[in-house]
Amino acid sequence: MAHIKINDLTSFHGALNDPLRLRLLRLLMERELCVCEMMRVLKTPQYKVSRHLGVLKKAGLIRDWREGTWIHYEIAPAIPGVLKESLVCLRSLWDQSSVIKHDLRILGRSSARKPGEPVVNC
Amino acid sequence: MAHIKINDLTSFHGALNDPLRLRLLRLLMERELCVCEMMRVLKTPQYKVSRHLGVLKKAGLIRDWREGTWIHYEIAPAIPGVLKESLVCLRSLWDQSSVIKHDLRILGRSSARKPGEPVVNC
DNA sequence: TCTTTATATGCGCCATTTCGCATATAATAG
DNA sequence: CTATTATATGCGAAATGGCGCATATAAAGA
Repeated sequence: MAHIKINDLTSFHGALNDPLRLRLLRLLMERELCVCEMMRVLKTPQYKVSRHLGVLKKAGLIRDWREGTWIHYEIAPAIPGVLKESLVCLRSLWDQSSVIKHDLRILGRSSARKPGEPVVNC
Repeated sequence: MAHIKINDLTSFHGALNDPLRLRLLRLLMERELCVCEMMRVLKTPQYKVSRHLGVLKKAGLIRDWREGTWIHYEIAPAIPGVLKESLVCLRSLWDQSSVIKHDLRILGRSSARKPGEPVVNC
């Protein structure tokens, strides 16, 4: 069980301190997504999505990998247990927000590409 | 069950986005405290403690009342259930930090004045 | 190689936040 | 009324953070 530094806590709470980042993280708690999908769901310019994903990544909350020209993001599998539990708890809080609810509805309508399936649209 | 606006979420996470505020809030999760006690425990100038308590108060997380020249602070009793649960969850996370652990040890050594008891020191 | 698609980032600008000092306020004691 | 104790706050400077544009990078396709 590793120590957590007060700076890690600050960067954690800092990462959650922006509406767009909150929404991005919440989407990623549903499933792995590529940047262009998040752009579409949140109707947000590419440079914003990339920038804010960068902050979440730097805080260690998400990780990414490349597949062709796409970059996929997902919740970092290696985050400590206490942190994961906190996120699950916070999810219940966030889900009371109508903006978050709306985002999830839009995400639900957008089709998930299954692994190996050819890239269709973006 | 009231809706929570995305702005409330932002102000919540914003309130937690500062090391000193985190430490203050954590102390108040132990027990009601007056400003001068928090100054002593956290070894922090008065204006900083007051300012940051003001932010926590504005976010609706704590409330205060006067007793003589002292101002007491405590966790707001009226905060919504989901929020309270989130705080309890986050407490486990924060408590892994050695800074927080240290603060709590110092607080434990400082004597709590019981209600009605005369004010002794500060 | 040239183009297109997907994503990241350097940079300057503006808004927000924090700091530290000084001062204001409020209650109490003398 | 004056002094003291406890706390809050106005203000300017410094630091931080997000925005938007433009551009860089990287892979794939023609």
